[in-house]
Amino acid sequence: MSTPHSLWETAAMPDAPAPRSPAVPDKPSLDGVEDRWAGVWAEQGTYAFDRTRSRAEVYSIDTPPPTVSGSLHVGHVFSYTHTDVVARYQRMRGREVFYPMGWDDNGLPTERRVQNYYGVRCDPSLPYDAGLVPPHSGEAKSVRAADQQPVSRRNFVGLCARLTVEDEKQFEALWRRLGLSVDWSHTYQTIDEGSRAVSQKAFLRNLSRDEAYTAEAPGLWDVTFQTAVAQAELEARDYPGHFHRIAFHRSDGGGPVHVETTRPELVAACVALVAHPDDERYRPLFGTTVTSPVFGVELPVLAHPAAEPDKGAGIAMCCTFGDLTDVQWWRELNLPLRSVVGRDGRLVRETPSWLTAPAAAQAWAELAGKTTFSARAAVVDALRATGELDGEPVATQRKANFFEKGDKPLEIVTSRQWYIRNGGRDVSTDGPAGRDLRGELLARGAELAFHPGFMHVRYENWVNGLNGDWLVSRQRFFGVPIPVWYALDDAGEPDHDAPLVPAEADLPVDPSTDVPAGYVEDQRGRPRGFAGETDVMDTWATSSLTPQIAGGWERDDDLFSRVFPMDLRPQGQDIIRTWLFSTVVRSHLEHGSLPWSNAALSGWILDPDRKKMSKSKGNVVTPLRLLTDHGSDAVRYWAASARLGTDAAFDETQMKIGRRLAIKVLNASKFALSLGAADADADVTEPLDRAMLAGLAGVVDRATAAMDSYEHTTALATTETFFWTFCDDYVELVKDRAYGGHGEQAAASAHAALSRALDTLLRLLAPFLPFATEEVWSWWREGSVHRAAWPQAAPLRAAAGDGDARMLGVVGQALAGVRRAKSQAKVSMRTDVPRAVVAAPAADLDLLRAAAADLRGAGRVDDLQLVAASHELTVRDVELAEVTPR
RNA sequence: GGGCGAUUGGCUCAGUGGUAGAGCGCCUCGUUCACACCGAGGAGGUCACUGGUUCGAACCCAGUAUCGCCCACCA
Repeated sequence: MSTPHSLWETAAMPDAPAPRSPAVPDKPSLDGVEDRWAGVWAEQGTYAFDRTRSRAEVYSIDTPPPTVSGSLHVGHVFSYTHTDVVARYQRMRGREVFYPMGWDDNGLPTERRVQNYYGVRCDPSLPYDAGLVPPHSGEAKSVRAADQQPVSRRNFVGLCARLTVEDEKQFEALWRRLGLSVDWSHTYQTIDEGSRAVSQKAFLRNLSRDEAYTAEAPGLWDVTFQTAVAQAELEARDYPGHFHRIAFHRSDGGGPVHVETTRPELVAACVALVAHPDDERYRPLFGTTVTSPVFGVELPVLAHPAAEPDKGAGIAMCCTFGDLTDVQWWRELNLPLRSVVGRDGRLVRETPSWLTAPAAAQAWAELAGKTTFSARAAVVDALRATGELDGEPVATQRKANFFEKGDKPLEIVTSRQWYIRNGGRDVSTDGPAGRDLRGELLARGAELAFHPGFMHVRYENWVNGLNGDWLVSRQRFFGVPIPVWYALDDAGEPDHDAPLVPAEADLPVDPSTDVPAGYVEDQRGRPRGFAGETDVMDTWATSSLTPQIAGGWERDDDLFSRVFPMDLRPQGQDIIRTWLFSTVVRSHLEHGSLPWSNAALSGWILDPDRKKMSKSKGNVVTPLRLLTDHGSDAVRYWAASARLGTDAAFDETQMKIGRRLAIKVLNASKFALSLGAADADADVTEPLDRAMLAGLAGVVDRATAAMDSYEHTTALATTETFFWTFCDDYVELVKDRAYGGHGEQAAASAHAALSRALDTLLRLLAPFLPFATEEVWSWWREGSVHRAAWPQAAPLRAAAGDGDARMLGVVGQALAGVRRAKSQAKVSMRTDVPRAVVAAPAADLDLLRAAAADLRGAGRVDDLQLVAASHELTVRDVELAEVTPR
């Protein structure tokens, strides 16, 4: 028997020093770790926010509130994991992490769900009914509007709370299982009383500073939801249409003027023809008039530079309103307003006053009350009948603006709306004299650290492309009411210029049921009385205040001063133009600062076929199923493997790798502890041990730098790579020695090194694999690894002394060479090697010599010969012992 | 039309000036001795293309192509 083999035998000797904590299980397992540790963390308040800490000690996170009326999908798990990794890292760095959770139950998705679930609809004109029993209760696909029972807004909000509380429980359970280190005592709902108060208070502050105002103007309108829509909610979609070439008639008796239009139903709304001032074809017509086909209305032909000669016929109908260019012409050319499309998307029933010719009135009778779609066909028939349609309509694919949640193209209608200034209007006309709000907001964007940095460009693109102030009023019933009333004059007309506002102490209010100061309910709607504003605010008008809502603005000044401005806003890249931007606007206006210093943008989850993960697929692959199948650490590993801002493939094999890593952490830790890691405070004296710790110190440096730059993938990859080397090479190399085969002091050195390495690796991995690391931590350490300090390189370097970090790699290479020889000879790795030769450059030879005993032990090499070579390290002449037949 | 990002082995991705990397998959072998939810070893790539800068380019510059996304585009 060779010496190495007898060394091996030594390891198994009963009196070998193998101190094992009784807490280490014989067969470590991930089964049940999620429930067990989530329970312990909740019980011990591991993630409770200590609100006595100063702002400088706090790291605060403006968590995105998920929409509770939907279901959580894989994308949520992905991006929320990114945030949690940051939270856990900052906590270990010693920051007190403020990590609240909100639920978004304000807005259309919840409104629809409450309607269908309870069979009700919100009617703010109704009084509150304390004893309301909804018609039914349970999931329903949809309940016809006629079958919905109208209820007061307060009742509706109450039902919303009742419904969403169940969703919130499920969401919370999922988040706990995923291991989010949220402080669950800090939660909010975007429609709850506190949020409504914050939302209204911020609005009133805007109003008092002339940052919010009301105005009557043409704007985009959704005919399905019958509400105005903001620029940020637009979506351009392909929409099939036809070019119609139609004839206008010159008043001077000249030939027809042909115009191409995709919206012939708006001929009656036409107020002028417009061509480019330099367009030779139409220059002679400028200043003359034409009459419209079918309706015979006399219209001017005008010049405007926004007309594009190469579009259509080069001369356009300006209608009030077909598109935003029409609005521009209407404004700049001082044209009359001739609206024909009502708020319901149908042509008005009354014959418009400008259609004076009897034939025109007759033609209108065919159109009155029709949808724009049907009216189009009717107008085309009329044009065909009068011979004013030139040729047949030609199919075209055009782009039309849609409300992102709507399915009909938006119309432009004139209405009174509320706006908050966001720099979207011309500087010269924008608010308080001379204020360059757009410039200020661009400066805020430059001040904000975007992760990844290129996301900043999207912010700039958006701000530079704004074409109007932020429209915040919505003609909906569910939402946070705009908190104003209007005094009515003798004729019962409201005074919109001097709205009546509530006292801040009375917030939240509902103007449809509450009464302004100095009035009584009897005066509602009466001359010299008052009228409550019926509009509600855009959901973003509330969501843009999540830092204030979560941080206790004006409710808990002490808390607010410790968390605001916050450190981090994590969110999706798709809502930079909405959530991120609007939050910056509100904070800039109210606080004169950014709402947070960092914005972390997560990417999309893509199907294997590289398409954005669809809702339907998201429902098939439920987060819970993933957590059940693979374990939370494994799913987190997959999520954490994707960089911020980068789309990631939905890839369950990546989760399997994560699971393997988590299991390896358990097994390797158990083994390291059995080798003596648990009871070691000796000096690290052996060269290989010192080398390993020197390498680990470098890992700590790199991982820390990466985490500080919000590059968690680099930190994970660096740690993971080292961890596998630690397991596969280092632990194998020191096994014999740790068991005592090379003497007591050599063993003690191994124990100390194993102890420090394990301790450090668990900390480095804790943000990514919170369950496996906590499990191991509990075997031999006090408290939670998640409240332990992030490792530092300096103590490791001190322990490593003169250790050369390259040594582990070089020795590992030699060990791999011996393994390769065994593998190629198709023999067991435990085959004894009477003799082997390692040829290496002089520098490597020194390293090999210092660790020769460890290498011989791990390779089971008896006679290890080290010879000089000029090039890379090679292992040759490996003699293999006879394999003893079993 | 403007902009941003991507393009590296079959797959998923690292790698930002100095001899092409990892994991998965694949192939071979091993394993009652921490780990079969395992281990060891191996094969596999002219780094999308074209030009330029440089002693040297996956990396820097210019351009092209393809893919994804954002914005604009309703006559």
